[in-house]
Amino acid sequence: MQPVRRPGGRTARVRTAVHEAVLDLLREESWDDLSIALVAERSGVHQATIYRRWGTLSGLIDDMVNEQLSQGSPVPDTGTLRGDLEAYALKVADDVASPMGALYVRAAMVGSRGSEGEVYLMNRGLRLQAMLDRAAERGERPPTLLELMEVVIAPLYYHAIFFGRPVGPDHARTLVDRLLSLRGSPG
Amino acid sequence: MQPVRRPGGRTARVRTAVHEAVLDLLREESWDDLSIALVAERSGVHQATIYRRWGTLSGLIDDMVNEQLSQGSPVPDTGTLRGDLEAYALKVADDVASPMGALYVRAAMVGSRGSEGEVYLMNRGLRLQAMLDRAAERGERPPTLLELMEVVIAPLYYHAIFFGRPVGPDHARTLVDRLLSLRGSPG
DNA sequence: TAGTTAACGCAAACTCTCTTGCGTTAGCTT
DNA sequence: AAGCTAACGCAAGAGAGTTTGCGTTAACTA
Repeated sequence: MQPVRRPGGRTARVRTAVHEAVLDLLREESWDDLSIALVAERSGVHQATIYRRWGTLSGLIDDMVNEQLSQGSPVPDTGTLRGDLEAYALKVADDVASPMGALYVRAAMVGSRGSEGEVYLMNRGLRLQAMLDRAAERGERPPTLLELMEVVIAPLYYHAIFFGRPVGPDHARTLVDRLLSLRGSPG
Repeated sequence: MQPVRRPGGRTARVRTAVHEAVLDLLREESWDDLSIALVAERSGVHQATIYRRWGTLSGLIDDMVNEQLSQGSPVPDTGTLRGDLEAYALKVADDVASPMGALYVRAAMVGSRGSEGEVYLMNRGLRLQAMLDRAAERGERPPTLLELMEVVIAPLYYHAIFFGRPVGPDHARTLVDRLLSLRGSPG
């Protein structure tokens, strides 16, 4: 007989308090200084509670990433391929600059997350593919999903990681232009 | 009066032993399990020595990254733009799959390294720019440095981080093709 | 080659992270 | 509304991580 879980009320409050404390601290302190002790102090949740629920900092961060991913932010549907791509590029550029974006990249790097991350990646891939399919049905000539990831998304991440700042809206549009001109001028 | 440093002989041996132990461990253990105690045991260097010289794991990793970066691996010079780009892309694809590559990305993310990292990035940028300039002098029509980074290098990193595996030689060449076709067919 | 002392090995002491038992609070069920 | 117990707070204790003093080794200098 498994114990009956109680996800509501207090438990949920504790969880969001801890999550927000982590994001707060990442905005102020360096990554190395982040510790469970600090998170406990900032959130007002006792250390023992954090250790019992998440075990380690990595476990806590995995939980945050998985929650964020499970939100399943919708893919844009503006009516035109260019509109969809630009909206999506701007959103990614924004996301990757946030502390959550850094957490996401780190989680991908250490690779200790469970299968949820991969499930999410597949789901997001499917949604993006659907976005491209809609364009094809309208008679546009969309790129492949791989091209979208390589030509637009990868540079967005690269800038954020190595240049320490996200790309601006103009540059994001430049990336979309580049993607759309891959096939040459549309017939 | 500052103490006279002794970088040679034993000190250098200890340093390389510790560095190699870290790379060894990263090939086997997960990132989270890495600890100074493990590094000491594997390298045969006493814990106290590691603490005295590097202080923390992050400090040690910064030292490794900085040493690697200061090596200044030469940029290819094959005689043709395509040859240079393909050679460079293959090398980056290889590097990014190694433990050192992961350390490098992590160091860039945590951003705690000193100015050496930025100095290196500038130096590498200058060398790559020189590579592109050579092509221009030969009458070829090279891309800009930014285009090279975005179209070729960024996807290489993206694949390694999010797909968990580096791109193969064929795909690396595809990226170079894409870069070279940016300007349309050369006149 | 001999002297000086930086760098290392060792071990004890110390600090902090993490675990665990127990009493209290508050979801969830009936 | 009352009972049951998951989830939390608290504090003591175990354990791992880090520091420090001292003797030894071995670079560097003269």
